[in-house]
Amino acid sequence: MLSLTEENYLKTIYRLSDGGAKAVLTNEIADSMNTKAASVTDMVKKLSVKDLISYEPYYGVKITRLGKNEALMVIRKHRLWETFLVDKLKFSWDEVHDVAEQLEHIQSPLLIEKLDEFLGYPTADPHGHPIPDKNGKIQILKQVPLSEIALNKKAFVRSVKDGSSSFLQYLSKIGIYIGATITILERIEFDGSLEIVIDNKKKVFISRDVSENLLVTE
Amino acid sequence: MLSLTEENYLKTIYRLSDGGAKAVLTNEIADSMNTKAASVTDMVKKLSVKDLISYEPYYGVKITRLGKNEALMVIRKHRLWETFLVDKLKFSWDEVHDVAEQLEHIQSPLLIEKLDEFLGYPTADPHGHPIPDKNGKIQILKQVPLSEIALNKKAFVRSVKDGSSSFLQYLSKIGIYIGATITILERIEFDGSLEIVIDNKKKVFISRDVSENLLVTE
DNA sequence: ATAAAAGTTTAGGTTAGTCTAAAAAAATTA
DNA sequence: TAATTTTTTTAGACTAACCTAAACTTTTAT
Repeated sequence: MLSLTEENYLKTIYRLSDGGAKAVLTNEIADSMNTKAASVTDMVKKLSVKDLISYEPYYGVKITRLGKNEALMVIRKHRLWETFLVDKLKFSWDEVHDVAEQLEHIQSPLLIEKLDEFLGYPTADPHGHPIPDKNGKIQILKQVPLSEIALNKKAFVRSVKDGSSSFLQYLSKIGIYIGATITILERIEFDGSLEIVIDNKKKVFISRDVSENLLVTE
Repeated sequence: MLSLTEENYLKTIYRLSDGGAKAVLTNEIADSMNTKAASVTDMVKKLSVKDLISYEPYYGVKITRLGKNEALMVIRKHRLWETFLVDKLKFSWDEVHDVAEQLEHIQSPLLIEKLDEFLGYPTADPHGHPIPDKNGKIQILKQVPLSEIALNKKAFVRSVKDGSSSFLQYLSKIGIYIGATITILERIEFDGSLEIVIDNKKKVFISRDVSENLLVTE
């Protein structure tokens, strides 16, 4: 069984490597975890012996299939707990992270099974991030333009079709960001513009063009 | 803030001292925690410096007001989590202890506040043990062993003295649970065993040992 | 009352995880 | 290509929590 620290390293390496795609450097890990490169080198050797990562001195680390699975299980637990905190205990988005960071290390497969069931087998956490299933499978959600979403349905902003900086600046100005939740309140027939609510808080109008360039998942 | 280990020591000392009433010896702590006397001595010095216990070499330790409060907060968390596991996640009695043992160390006052509210401010956990409130106050219930209850008097099962999972499994097998109503129909002189009726429905025989380990209120 | 037994503490060592400072390797620049 | 800078690793130390073995108190028994 992995220690809390080992789990945190794996989770970080998984994230920094874009899910295992690329190698990660010692200093990246150190910066990301607020620790020192020397400490990372030590841990990386340890994880390497356990075959959770492969490590070539001076060239960085790659996560193995085994390590990837462990990382996914920690992420699964984190996201299930976040869902619990928001949906059941009425935490707000910004309060959940630190607590979930602790809860994700509780060791009990039965607990996670039952929590998953209690929450109704959610596929995404409150930030819209997908929750890996018990086999580590992540449901790839089809991204569609916001314009195709039905009224009053929650949608999570995933990406933009047109990545021009003026568009991005406009989005951030009105409070839209990757991960934001959007619900369409009304479609204006006249010009296809939408009245939407962002993060259950802020109501704004956006044009049809904007809604066709925002890619979301349900 | 206390470490996980410090919390566990305090909890054990609180329990062994009957809630702070009497002093506890090094070896008692060591036995109870499956550790060695030398390790206990080390920790006891540490807790003493933090004014959580008072420690006189060779004469044992007494828990201070401060230490008692810390212990009560850990117990509060443990029992709230056990209640959550049984009431919400449908764990059975005997499955909850190890998980609650981990969950009790999560640090977040807000989490415990919200969990308490979510559970409807329970005053006792699924084993019938009282849950300290956020100020550390415990509601005192006058509990007596079932063996001391008169014939044909209704009694409510509140807790068990011996919480071993084999005992809990046995109880649930014969249909006894916290909150059950029990009436003694007959005392068998020969061995002190009892014929009882559970919830005015099911008649069973239980040994003297069992009746002495079942704590009830009238 | 004193010797043996029981219990407790001290001394010294281990492991996991961390750190700083110095050495070594790789990358960059002149 | 050689020198300098950056990055990484090694070396050596620290802390928390644990251990064993030896020394020291206290208790018990003869």
